[in-house]
Amino acid sequence: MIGKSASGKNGKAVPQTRIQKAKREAILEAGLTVFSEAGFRGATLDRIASEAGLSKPNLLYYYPSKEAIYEALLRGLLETWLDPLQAIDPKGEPVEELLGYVRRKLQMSRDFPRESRLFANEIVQGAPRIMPVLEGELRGMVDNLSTVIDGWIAEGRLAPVDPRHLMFSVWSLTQHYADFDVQVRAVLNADDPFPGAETHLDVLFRRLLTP
Amino acid sequence: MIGKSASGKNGKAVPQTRIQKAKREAILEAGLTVFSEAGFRGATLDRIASEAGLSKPNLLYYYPSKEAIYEALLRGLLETWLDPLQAIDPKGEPVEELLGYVRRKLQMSRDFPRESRLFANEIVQGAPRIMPVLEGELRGMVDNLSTVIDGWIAEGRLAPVDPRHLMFSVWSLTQHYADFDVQVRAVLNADDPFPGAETHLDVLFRRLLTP
DNA sequence: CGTTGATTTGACCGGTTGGTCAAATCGGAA
DNA sequence: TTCCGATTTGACCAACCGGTCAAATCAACG
Repeated sequence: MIGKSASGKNGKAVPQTRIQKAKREAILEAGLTVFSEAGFRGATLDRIASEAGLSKPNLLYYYPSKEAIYEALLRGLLETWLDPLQAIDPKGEPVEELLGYVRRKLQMSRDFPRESRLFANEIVQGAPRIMPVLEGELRGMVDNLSTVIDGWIAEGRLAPVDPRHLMFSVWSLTQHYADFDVQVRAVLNADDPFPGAETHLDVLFRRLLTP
Repeated sequence: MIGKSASGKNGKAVPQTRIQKAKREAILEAGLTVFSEAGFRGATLDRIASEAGLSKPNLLYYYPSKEAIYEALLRGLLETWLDPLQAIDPKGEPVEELLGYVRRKLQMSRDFPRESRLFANEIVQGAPRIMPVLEGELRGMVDNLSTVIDGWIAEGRLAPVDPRHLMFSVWSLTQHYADFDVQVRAVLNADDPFPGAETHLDVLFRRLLTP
């Protein structure tokens, strides 16, 4: 929060040596693993440090505190997480646009399960550190998309749905395969859930959204 | 794990005075609140004790360890959680039976959000303590229900769906309103989400399941 | 080689946490 | 009242955890 932040006094990025960049990345990578497995409180600096191949004081040389690592992680995460929403094209074919969004979100659950679980941990425990983002950016984006969807419905190109609950459905159905992975695999007998999930969600949303 | 377990040497319940029963219940109640807010590791005995109106040593007089409280909680929780599944009647009208299940699960999210969040915490973090139940009881019940559903589909009384992914859909869509409550409310501007959720899920599953 | 700043670490600290223990207190039966 | 087991608690402990610090090491450059 003090001098080490990402932008200098003139808005230009603070100079970062190659080694600094590599170490910070290793720390974030290790932090992602540990925080997503154990939550903020369950994670320990010792485990993050050892996972990153550093000593604890060395880790604290790059990030001033446990909080700082966690917050850096959340900040970077949110961009990735909100991206697929931005990619929805108001001028596209409604059903296909939304199905594409579902497919992208499901792929993120497959490819970045740790990120999904980190986010889940934060929200389940009351989102103490990202409430402002939820009420600000996220709500704004959902409000915008809701207008678009309501327009599509009015034009008869989409079956009538509550846009916000539709968003909740997309999020919960796709993220479930990352967040509840162990349960899914226990029920499925350890097969890869994703091929089945993709066809299932395709059917589900096509039936829901086709006028 | 030693003498204080629920069944004596002859299988009969160990005698419990009224005061023991009340105190243990108060501890579980407090534990549910604290564990669901903070996860296993984030919860502290001090907080549970104070929430239950006891001193810490007094709490440990009734349960021998933090683990013991948590496990007692999980054990009791799972019954409640699996009950609505049992209530599905293979002889009933398929679509209505499944919609009833969805409605019961959603009501549980509304009425017992702490239970849902405790469960979510446990699963997200890898289900270290209830894996056996997932692979045993839960999978067995899902296998049975899958047979029933496949039968319904073969009779043409239900649209073709993968029964297991259907289960995942019911769980994720309903539990989302408890587990991600803060996010839902942030997006909806703090209105009560449940009326809207009920009609939305009714439409969603009716469209998915009607042949 | 010597210097200088960046990097790394062992030792340490204060606070918290799960758990123990011996002693005090309570409450009901005789 | 006396007694006895059930209950309650203050004091305490060892382990852990986030974080500090001074000293050591490293790496690049002149």
